[in-house]
Amino acid sequence: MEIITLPEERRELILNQLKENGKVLSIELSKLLNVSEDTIRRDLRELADANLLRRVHGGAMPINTAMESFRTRETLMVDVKINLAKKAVKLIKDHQTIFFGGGTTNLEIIKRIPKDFFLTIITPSVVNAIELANFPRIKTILIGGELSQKELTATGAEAVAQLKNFHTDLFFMGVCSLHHQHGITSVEYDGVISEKTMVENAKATVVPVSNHKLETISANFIAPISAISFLITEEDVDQKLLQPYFLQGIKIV
Amino acid sequence: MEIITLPEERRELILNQLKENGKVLSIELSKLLNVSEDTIRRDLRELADANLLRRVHGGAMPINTAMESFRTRETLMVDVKINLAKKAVKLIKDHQTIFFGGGTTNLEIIKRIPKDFFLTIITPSVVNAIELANFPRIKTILIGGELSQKELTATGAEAVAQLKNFHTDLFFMGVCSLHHQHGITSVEYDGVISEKTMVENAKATVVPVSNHKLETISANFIAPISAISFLITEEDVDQKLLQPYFLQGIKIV
DNA sequence: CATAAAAATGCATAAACATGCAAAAAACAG
DNA sequence: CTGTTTTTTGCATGTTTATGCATTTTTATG
Repeated sequence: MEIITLPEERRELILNQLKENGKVLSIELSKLLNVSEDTIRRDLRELADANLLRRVHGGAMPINTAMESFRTRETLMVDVKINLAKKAVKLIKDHQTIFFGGGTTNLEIIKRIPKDFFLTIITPSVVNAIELANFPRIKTILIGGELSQKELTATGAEAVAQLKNFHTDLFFMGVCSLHHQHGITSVEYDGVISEKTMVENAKATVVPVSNHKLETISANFIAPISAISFLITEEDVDQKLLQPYFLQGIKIV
Repeated sequence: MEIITLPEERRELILNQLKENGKVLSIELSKLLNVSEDTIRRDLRELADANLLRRVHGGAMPINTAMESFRTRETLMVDVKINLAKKAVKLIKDHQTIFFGGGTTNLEIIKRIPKDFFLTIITPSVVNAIELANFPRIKTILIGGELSQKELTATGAEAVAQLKNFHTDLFFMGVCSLHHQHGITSVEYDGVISEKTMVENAKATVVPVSNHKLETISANFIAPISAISFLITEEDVDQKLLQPYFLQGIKIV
């Protein structure tokens, strides 16, 4: 652990931990930051007074802002998504240009981008955009269009037209179903054409997928399995299910 | 260590250190620059007064990032803004098409739109967009472009090009300075051209303005006073100041 | 209700800070 | 160049802040 000298720095790190993990424990922070639990508790008290977190017995939890409520709309699976995000973020290299689709997993990935990376990120998701505003070294291109109220993402012909102007190194696809025969499919109709466009215009497509989305099919076709470059899965995934993907040359993380 | 002779030179070096390391410690700077900690502290105080860094116990840290600064602005003058918003929202009629610029006052207006109105709203502000997602009867068109980290708004040529596609009934302008001679001006350079475009393409422009912004001038010209259709002011505004606006046929609320 | 963990409170200590002052350095006027 | 003024700097002083420890109170949980 890097040595923290400034109290303020420590408090910021607590907020980062909170953002990344969705919760913090006093005792763990104490060990992580090499200070007593009393100090941590005092920090938490201050941060709570400043309305930056919510104190709970044992640690602290995030405040429910409009945005956070979007994120925790499905509090289910949040741990899984965080783990997928931690793996996915490692595929990002400095100075790349990247598409980010919508979805909560992508938001978790963005939160974990190293603060010192210079990147250009193109996204139709307003939630992603707000998060990206915290990265001074990232240039964000917001894609416009008709707003999907459910996904908080720009959609429609206008969005597609704008996306076509960009060619990127990576595309992080939002949530979707995967099937070794029927390919990548999505529940949402809005945005499918946008996702197609991003697949076409990115050198590599990354798909983070939780176990229960593997080998399922949804209504709207996006792309064949072969379009995937990297598949991010959970640790305990059934290896047999992954065989067909592996055979098509997809890198599995 | 290179020998520093000019105090100003030393301050610049402090800022460089801050940029490089993300923090500076008084005691380390003292050793590095061969001056007493008192001198360093005086430097830090000056730099903080000039809004170039944030003093913390033990040293200094960079100024807050985007969302935080937006949040702190959100809490500034909140009562005034809410009152302006309450008046402004009455100008909205059912089934209109409306431009909304950035700024916290516009966010307050949006929150107060009657839930049963059918509207089409075009905005380059991601914060507005998120709020608008709560209105099932409002169709939101998000304007894309390069994201201004400070304003959380799409800017640049792309944003302007998209705005030109729309002609609306109303335009709610974001925060700006007003002067009866020098017209509407803004501190931010980003977004000025967007605002010009919206003024041109809206049948009516609404400007909510707090007392302390009346009869002030900022760097970037947006439009002459005559472009305003409705001026929303506080209750206790000096009526004499409003004379020139009134004489130009602007409706004052 | 009993027990253990977590939190609050009071206190002591050391570091960081503000303030006033005087010496040194720099800028300036004649 | 000389004397004056202003700025900069370091030091001594008292004050505030940060932190850990001991003690008491509260909370969680079986």
